[in-house]
Amino acid sequence: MTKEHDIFKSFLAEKRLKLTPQRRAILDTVFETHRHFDADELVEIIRHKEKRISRATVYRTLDLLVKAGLVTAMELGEARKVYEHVIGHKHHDHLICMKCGRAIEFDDGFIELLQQKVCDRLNFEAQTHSLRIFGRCESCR
Amino acid sequence: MTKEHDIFKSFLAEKRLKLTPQRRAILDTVFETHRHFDADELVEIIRHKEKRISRATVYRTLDLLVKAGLVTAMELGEARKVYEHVIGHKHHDHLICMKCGRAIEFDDGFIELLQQKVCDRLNFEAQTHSLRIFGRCESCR
DNA sequence: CTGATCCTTGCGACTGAGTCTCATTATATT
DNA sequence: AATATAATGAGACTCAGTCGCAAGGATCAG
Repeated sequence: MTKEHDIFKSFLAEKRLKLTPQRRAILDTVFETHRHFDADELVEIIRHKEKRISRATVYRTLDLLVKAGLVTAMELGEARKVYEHVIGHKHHDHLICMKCGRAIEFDDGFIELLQQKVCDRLNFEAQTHSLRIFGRCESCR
Repeated sequence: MTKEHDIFKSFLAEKRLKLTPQRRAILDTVFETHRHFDADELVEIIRHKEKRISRATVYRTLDLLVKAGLVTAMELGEARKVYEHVIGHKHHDHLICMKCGRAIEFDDGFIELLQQKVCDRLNFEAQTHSLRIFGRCESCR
């Protein structure tokens, strides 16, 4: 049993929700996929594997996974929300190329620290943040 | 003639576009409004003032104003994009309260500087950025 | 075992922000 | 003033995401 299974199971138990085959399939697929994906891509992946699944269930379960802290949701500039799993992927922010659409991950502890200082100064309790820098990537500039 | 009129006029002239009464009304209203607003709010404000205007024209003109650098568009967590005019409003980022929805503006030159350093390091040409910190504001925590 | 309760699913209808089409009208240019 | 080109409004359309609901499980009490 993987770590993410344990976490999801306790999360569900705590809320008196059930671990169904659909939810397990979604969890597994999310953790097998090591890149950004959107909800409908996830539907397609699961359908091509084996199982029938409805879009509604995928959307509902992604919400649960976000609430459980196993998945993060982002808007990378396109219309659709994209998701990625959290375990094994440290927090990061994005440089987004407005020409080719590429999203480059970066992580800067100092920026995070300064963000925390801003919050302290304004008596704001930070929970999450999203920092996106839009521009031109190396190959498009 | 205000500064924003001049800028918008030259922007339009350069692109061989025309300054119509509708565009003027939108520009004026945007610069009279000293808070965030969304496209449909803007439609309502203009309609309650005097003029007939269509949603399509407002959406189209807001895009132009953004391209002209007179207006910025943001997603503050809700479904709708919100806008604000730029002149007289320095760049800032937001703390967004997930309980009451309030958006608190802040500005930290040091964070901006570090962002620039990240971009330099990765050979990325930054054009704009969006930093949003989600959590609980002073009165909701 | 039986029934009551409650959660989940899939389907398709629905929502709502934003975009597009197109016939008509207005602006800028010569 | 004539011409060329752009803009407008109305409503149809798109598309991601949500919702309602009937049917299908689990789970628990007795």
